[in-house]
Amino acid sequence: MHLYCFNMTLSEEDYIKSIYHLSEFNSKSVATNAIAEQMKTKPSSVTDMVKKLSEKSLVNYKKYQGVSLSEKGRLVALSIIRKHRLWEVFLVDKLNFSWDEVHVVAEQLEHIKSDALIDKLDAHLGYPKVDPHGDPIPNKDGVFTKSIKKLISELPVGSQGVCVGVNDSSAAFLKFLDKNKIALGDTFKILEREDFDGSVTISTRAGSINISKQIATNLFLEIVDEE
Amino acid sequence: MHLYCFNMTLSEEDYIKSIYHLSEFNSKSVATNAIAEQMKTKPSSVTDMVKKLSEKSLVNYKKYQGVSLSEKGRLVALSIIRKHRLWEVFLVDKLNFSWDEVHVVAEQLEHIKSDALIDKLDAHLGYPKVDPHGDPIPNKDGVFTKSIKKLISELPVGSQGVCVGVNDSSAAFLKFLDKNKIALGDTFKILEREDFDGSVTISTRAGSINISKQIATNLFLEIVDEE
DNA sequence: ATTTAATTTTAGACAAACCTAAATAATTGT
DNA sequence: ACAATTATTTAGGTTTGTCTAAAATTAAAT
Ligand SMILES: [Mn+2]
Ligand SMILES: [Mn+2]
Ligand SMILES: [Mn+2]
Ligand SMILES: [Mn+2]
Repeated sequence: MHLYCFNMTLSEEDYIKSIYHLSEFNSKSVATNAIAEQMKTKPSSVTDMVKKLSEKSLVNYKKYQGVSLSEKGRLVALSIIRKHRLWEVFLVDKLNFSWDEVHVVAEQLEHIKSDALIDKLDAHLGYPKVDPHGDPIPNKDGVFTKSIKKLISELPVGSQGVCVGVNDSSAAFLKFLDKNKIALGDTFKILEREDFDGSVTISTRAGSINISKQIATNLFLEIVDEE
Repeated sequence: MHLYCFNMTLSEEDYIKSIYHLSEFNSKSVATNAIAEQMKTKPSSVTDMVKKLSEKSLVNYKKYQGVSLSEKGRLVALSIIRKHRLWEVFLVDKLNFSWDEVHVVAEQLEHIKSDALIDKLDAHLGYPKVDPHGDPIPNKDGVFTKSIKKLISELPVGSQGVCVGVNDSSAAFLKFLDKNKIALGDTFKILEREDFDGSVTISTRAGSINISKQIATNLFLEIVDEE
């Protein structure tokens, strides 16, 4: 697989990644305009590139019918995503970046071409399974455990996951999270839910705390499916 | 200074770095052909690029008169070299690469654009002063201490010193050194020089070995004792 | 079922970075 | 000094990835 990646340009890699993300959840073919919007380019440019990727058997493409990744293309996408997420872990864990600063830098680092580098980085980081945003990191062969992002209010008691985002990004809410030692990347377990007010007891590293229904409807957990 | 770096292409950065290295020791203007050879491109391509760099005030250029870096260009070069060498330290110290493997990877990493990244990397590495090949790492402002090192080929018989750097950082050369158990930090003494081929016999911890003139012109010693 | 609107593709052009071949300037040898 | 050699630049062309404007196709509305 790595053989195919080596003669890919930065632009080709970005298109492949874009197509992957656009078809990540709805597995239909992706529209030209959708790619153009994501890539911040024009539909005509997308058509040109898609033809080229089709030529290289990285995508399935028929005029006016949209585009989808081939198996080869999917593996290329996953190898780029692997690199992106490993670099994000590095930036947060080793260089003390905060979770919201790493994406733009990782967008550059993901294009560095060296299998040895990525293998050694993976080892250096202790073979992490998820990135700082709770997204799963594919292994060398593109295999990863699918994860689902859900609000705490929507999850059953017993669920466990990594806190990956907020619905309400107001300063007041973020301050509340800080005060209760809740940070993105923390792992929580839902211990109990009160029927009468919808409040939820969750376990954190610091201990267990009770959060109101309003809080529970504003915190996303990334559930790591272990099977 | 960093302001100017941001709209530079990868290719422009490589040319600037190339011109810097070609005028590092002989501070005269650099020839078009010399750049072409270093960049593995054609003289006509160099002329095109040099015009563009001149337009951007990164080099001083007059037709047929060669080219030299402007102060602005010199600072750009040093910021790239800083990044290159910091990444090399990272690869060796943190990821356990060997010193002969890091150059090619650093050639890619040096182009990543993020001041925060390089500052945090510098801190993470403990503000190293030299890279794995003994070359000095410029600080944020392009200041660095020029080391007082000499090539074995330029030293008289009887000289003794610590191996602190290489002139040729090609993987082939560094591999040769490894094979002969020559590493940075080792102490050598120059025992004998053959007039007819310029080869030199040096004593190492492992014993005494004879190195060719070509090797002798590529190994730097920091002199301890000169007789 | 047509007409209208939105989407997608084609045609033609442009900038960046490279090339070959030819012209021009600088250097060298005698 | 002047011819020969070498170095450098110009002219014209290619590839990659982008663009605008116009044509073709598909989808939506009446
Ligand atoms: Mn990201
Ligand atoms: Mn991420
Ligand atoms: Mn190097
Ligand atoms: Mn180095």
